[in-house]
Amino acid sequence: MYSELIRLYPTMRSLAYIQELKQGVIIDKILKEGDEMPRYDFASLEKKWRARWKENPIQDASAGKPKYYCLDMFPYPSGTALHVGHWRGYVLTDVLSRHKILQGYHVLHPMGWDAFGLAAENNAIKKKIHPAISVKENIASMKRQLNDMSTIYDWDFEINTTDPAYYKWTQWIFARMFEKGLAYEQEMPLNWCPTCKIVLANEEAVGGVCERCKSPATKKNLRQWMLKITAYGDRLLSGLEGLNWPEKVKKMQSDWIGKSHGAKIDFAVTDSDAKIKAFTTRPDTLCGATFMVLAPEHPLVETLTAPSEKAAVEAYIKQAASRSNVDRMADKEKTGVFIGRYAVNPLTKEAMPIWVADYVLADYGTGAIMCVPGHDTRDFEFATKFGLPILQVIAADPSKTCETLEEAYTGDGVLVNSGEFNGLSVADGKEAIGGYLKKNGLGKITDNYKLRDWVFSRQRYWGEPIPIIHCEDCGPVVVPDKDLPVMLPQVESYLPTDTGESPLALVKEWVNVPCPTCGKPSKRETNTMPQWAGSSWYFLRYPDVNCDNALASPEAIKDWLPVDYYVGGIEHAVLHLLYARFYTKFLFDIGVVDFEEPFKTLFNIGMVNYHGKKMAKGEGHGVSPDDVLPRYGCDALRLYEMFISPPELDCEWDDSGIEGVSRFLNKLWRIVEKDAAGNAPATDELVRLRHRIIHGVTTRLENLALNTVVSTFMEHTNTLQGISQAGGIDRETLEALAILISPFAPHMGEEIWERLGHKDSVFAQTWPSYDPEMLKSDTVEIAMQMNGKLRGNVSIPAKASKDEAIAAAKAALGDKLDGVEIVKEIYVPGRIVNFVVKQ
RNA sequence: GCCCGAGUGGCGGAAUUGGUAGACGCAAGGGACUUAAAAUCCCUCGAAUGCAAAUUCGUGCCGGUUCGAGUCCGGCCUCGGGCACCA
Repeated sequence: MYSELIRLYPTMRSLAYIQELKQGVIIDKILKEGDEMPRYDFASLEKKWRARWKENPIQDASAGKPKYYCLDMFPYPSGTALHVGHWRGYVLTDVLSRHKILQGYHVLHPMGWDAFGLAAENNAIKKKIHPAISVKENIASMKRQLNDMSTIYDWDFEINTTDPAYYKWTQWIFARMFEKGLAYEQEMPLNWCPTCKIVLANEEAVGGVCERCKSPATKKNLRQWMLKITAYGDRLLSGLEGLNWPEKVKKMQSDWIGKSHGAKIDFAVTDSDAKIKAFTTRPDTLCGATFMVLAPEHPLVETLTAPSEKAAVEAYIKQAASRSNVDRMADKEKTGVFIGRYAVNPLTKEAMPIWVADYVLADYGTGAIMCVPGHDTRDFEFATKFGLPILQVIAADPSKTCETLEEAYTGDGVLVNSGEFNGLSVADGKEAIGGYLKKNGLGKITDNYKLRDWVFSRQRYWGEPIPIIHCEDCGPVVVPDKDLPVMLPQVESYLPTDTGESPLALVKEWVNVPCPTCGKPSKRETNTMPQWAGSSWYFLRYPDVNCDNALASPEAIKDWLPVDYYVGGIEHAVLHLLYARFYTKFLFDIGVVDFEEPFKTLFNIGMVNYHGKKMAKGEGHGVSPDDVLPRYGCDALRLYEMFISPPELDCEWDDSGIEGVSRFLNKLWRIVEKDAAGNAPATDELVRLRHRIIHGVTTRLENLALNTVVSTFMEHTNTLQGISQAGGIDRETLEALAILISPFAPHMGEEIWERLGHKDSVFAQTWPSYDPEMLKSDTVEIAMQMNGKLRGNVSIPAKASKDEAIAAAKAALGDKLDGVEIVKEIYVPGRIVNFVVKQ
């Protein structure tokens, strides 16, 4: 009995009160009220419809339907549960997918697991459960949650990046890149904790301190696999143009690629054969270059440093290396040392002292710069501090060249103090000096990119093995396709090793294999791939997850790709989206796909904050849908996720906000309970209202103003409630409502549809259309203004002419117009009459 | 420092893109029903003045364009996010 009550009154706050009730009288009363005041019984209806959908999926894949591929970024199962912040994106694509189904599309809306990587491994280490097992557990738990939300993911299209049948193709792509020369080995400095003796990811070395033991991190040079993403820099940039993506994401990507045009100049070094190459975007200022600076890591520092300066330079380099990049960059005061050698300015032939300073970055440009203190702020600071000559070579007004500059002049102007180039504009000077350098073999005109090649190996266990075998004679040899996948061996200990090698290096029977080319005893590559490897191409696999002779069949790729609609958080604006684009372009080049851009439309879903802070997985700062669903139900949570704020903006989760949508659902439910079985006439008022509802919901849904779609439902339901109580709601209006609400509240939609006597699913229906004529009314309320100030409203016929409208307004304003002179009359049809008057 | 966003009631937000600012909802207060609670329904809810009708002010700040500005332009301020000694 009590459980029956609780079922009927799920939002009742004082369940304890019911349980305490002793007298049958009161219980009878509650039940009687229950009859008068029916509530939407979401718990049993969710159960009913979920079972029904399982038996008869809402989508039939009948031929000829246009295809639509809608995708959210797949989660990584590093924790056991998703929070309501995750749901926002999942609900969004679910709503859009259901809407597309109702528009007659065949929709692919799949889900999968990005399950390799550091987060999953660290989670496993923390819980002392092997990652293979903890990942499996986490996936099961998240999958259960997704089903509780009645999302329409088709689990026949599930992906798991840790499945050998999947990572076979992750390795296959790497093998192709290796063959094309896009994968290569290089020594790279990595974060290293000398205490824990492990390689640290940037995330684990924030502030230059090891996350585990808090001791300062250092650098350690290790051989790494690199991917030559820079070879695609230009295409990654130009490909952005045609994309239907938020402008800010395109901007972030193009900034990240950071193409700039300039000159790479060779500077001769006195008493040496060495040349220092330096890139500059300002070759026009070359005559003002008075010194050079090398990054501490620059290879020429060691060979060029004069014996007298060796000690000081070495000390400086050591100090620079011991500090994290972040610290080095945070310096307000510039530091550096002179290495005791000079380069030669190719134009002025003046000697340029060579310095080493850590404000120059080793991995941008050539790691060396020519310094023009007169026209570069940082060079100016450096020159001022160390007393280096500052020369003006650009002047806004050539007649006003001063002896000493107060600060670097970075504006436009003409060249001065530049010999034969004097008088040229900055733009012409770039051209002329660039041309001179090229002609005389002193340098070349070139583009430079901020984009760097991608460090593609990890010294960790939980990732795809890199399919390479190292042979003493043949060098690195790619594993033949027939031997893919290279299985990740099962191991007891998966902790990082103290040599900086991957734990796989300890698995001797796995490491030692014959060379595929010559048969000589060789060793497998023991580094694994980064988590990005699996997530850079997963969207290609979804349409054909069981394909075993290709990453997906050409037919499936042709049918479904590229992705029509892609949803993900702004935090992926650069890395994930750039890597996925790079992979796609590469696969286009080798003929696997016939398009270059993977995602036609991108939508950035905003973050959900809680008490002003980002909801975070591991830290227990979040709201679990598991706590919300039993109390309010799936339909209410779905609606609230959409109602809370415009989907592209960050928002704040409000625990009581969901009350509003829950009340709305109950209100709609009471109307249905009362009118579904009846046959109320479709009055003119109801017909017009129906068209207005369809119009409001449809246009707002298409504009992705989903929060206002929910408002529209609420607003009109309030009106319908009044009409229902006065007479009743006609069948056709209720049917339209059932279809319109079904993408948002699918259980409610189906139940209304069934109560109206239908045997088929609401999702087998067609999205209703509206007649624009029916949106118009006979009369219209317009505002009356005098000099732009509101002076009242008047109702006029909708078809009224300007003269009629003005006459009506004059009559309505009456004596307010006495004694004033009307200078001008303005009429905005259907909106406003404004009299410009003189008192 | 640079590049993006965003500033509207106690709160989340709306405003057909230059045309009645505050839709819809939350929270709050009052009332009806009830022995009571829950649910439901009704009313109030930007500020000031006023018995009232009404009037004035009000979309971060200052100015401008316009019959009319939350919306457009110029100059600031604040808060987010991103990049960061990028040559």
